[in-house]
Amino acid sequence: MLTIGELSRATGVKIPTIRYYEQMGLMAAAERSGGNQRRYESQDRERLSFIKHARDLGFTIEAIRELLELSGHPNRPCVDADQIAVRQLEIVRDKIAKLRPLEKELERITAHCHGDQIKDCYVLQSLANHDMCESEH
Amino acid sequence: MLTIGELSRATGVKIPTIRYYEQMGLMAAAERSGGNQRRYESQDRERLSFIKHARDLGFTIEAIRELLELSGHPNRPCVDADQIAVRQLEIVRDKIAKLRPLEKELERITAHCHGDQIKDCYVLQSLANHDMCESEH
DNA sequence: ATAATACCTATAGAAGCTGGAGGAAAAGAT
DNA sequence: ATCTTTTCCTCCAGCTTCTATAGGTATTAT
Ligand SMILES: [Zn+2]
Ligand SMILES: [Zn+2]
Ligand SMILES: [Zn+2]
Ligand SMILES: [Zn+2]
Repeated sequence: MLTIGELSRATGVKIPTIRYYEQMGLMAAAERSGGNQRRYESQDRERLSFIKHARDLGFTIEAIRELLELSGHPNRPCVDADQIAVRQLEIVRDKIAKLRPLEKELERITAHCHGDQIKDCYVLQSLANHDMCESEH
Repeated sequence: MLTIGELSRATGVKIPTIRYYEQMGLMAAAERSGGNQRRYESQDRERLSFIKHARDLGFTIEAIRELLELSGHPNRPCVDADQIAVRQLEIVRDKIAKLRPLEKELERITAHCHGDQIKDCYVLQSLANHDMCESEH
């Protein structure tokens, strides 16, 4: 039996976050000690580790909820789980694809200013004028 | 004189967002018509375009507030503005650097599952086991 | 004059936590 | 057994940047 603090140290998930996951229904309501404190078992630790790992990979709470639901049906086909992962890969690729043009524009903007007076600042002029940009964004 | 709807169409910023920027102090409180409706002039449109462009490049409201403040002092050196842009470039690069390992892991995870039963699903096993990952994240 | 459109304020919700207040329980020291 | 410290409890507010109602008023077009 683990206290919430021990579970927190074991998984790297902060205590208020564990309570939040319980409130969101990702973690079942924990058993309680006589004095109303949460007590966990190793299955809880595994479930929370799964959640943390999925969160670290950027899955939303909703996606994780579905993945956990699917885990409970060992004999069903896994296409739904696979599809959620594919979708997450697309989301990550999409974020990168949106950040790269920003990186390019910011490189241009920061590289061109000679650090003179505000009224001649290339940074401020670029922000005022999207026409100076090389890409849409 | 522009109504808030016209300003919205001219800049691509939604009406509630314009009101929100006023509340946050990014836009000055607009003049009002006899019937208490906001009226804008072309300087307001330029300021809002600046804000939108900076937001599109990922600058935070706080950073934009500072950039706008600096714009008001044409004869001062622009190093502070330049520094804010450099910082933003770092933030964008940092985000990309954090997303790339996620992309790699998700590529591996999605490529390896044969779509059989849940109990053998490589996606779910990978999420349960960070040891299967090739990178930290 | 009437109808349609655009505007107003105030408030809540989204996503995923994080931190604080005020108080109770558990654990270690004496 | 008592004292002190640490850990835990619940409830609630705040972060960030909007976005979307709801209920009501102003402006414009016919
Ligand atoms: Zn400059
Ligand atoms: Zn641009
Ligand atoms: Zn699978
Ligand atoms: Zn991993």
